[in-house]
Amino acid sequence: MPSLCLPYPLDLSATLMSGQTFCWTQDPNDRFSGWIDGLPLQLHLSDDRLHWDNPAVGSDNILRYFCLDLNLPALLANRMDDPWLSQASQAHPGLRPVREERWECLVNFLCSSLKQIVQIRQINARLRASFGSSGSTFPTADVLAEAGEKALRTCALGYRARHVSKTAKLLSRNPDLLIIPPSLPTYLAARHLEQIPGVGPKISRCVLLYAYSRWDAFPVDVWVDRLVRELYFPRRRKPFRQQELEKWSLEKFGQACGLAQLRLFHWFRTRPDTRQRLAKGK
DNA sequence: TACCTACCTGT
DNA sequence: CAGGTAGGT
Repeated sequence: MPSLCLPYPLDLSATLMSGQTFCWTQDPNDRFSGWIDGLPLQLHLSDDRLHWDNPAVGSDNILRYFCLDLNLPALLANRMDDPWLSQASQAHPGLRPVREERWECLVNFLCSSLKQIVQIRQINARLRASFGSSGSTFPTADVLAEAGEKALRTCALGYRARHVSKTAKLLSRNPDLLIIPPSLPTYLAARHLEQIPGVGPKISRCVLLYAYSRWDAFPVDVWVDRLVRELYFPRRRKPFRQQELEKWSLEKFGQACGLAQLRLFHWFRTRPDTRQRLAKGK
């Protein structure tokens, strides 16, 4: 079984199961089954090493997927005067950004509106089972375009099927749409992605953060809005506009604000405080 | 510009 | 009711 020595701590559960990627399942022994670069594999951690069971997957694929070339603490080091970011970072030191496959990431988030993480995972699994080729690889744009909206609805996509279908057709005609020059500023990259049906400000930034390694992409959803208001603007009642928070985040956390968001978000959602209030219904 | 609503399905 | 977007006023 291949393995590699980890240059940074890696928390597989936090990284794979908390809303960046949706193709993984976790078994009771903390083994994680999923796909990297279209290849199926199972991952597990032992003795500070990461092991996987598919020899066809190389170390380079793994390193790339978990962005293990990235010195995460260094990128946010000069922002640790912020007590919340500091606390969130200490709580989950092994939470890492991933580099998801672009097309899959786009479809995942097209399916994400008004859905819980678990449900998005189910949709991902159903799309693989119904339309993926051998080994349940994630279906290509061509295949989903061919399938059509009606067939997609059988995977419990609901009204999201319309967008996925239209997007699949668009992308199958023009695959280059997902190519974005690294030199293009993130706000323009977002604008580019927002030409795709069903892609608005939230999804464009998620895709840029989780598939394009744009660390300055700052997705704003209802949770991020709640988080920022509760922690940083406790008196404020009305929700922020996406643009306001984007501007604020860049000033607050700098070019790595997306990574700050990743950490704050995960910590906020999993801390006992939030869980309690969630259980009480508010 | 700033709200308002329809859109599917599962917990 | 829920981790949004598009199309309307």
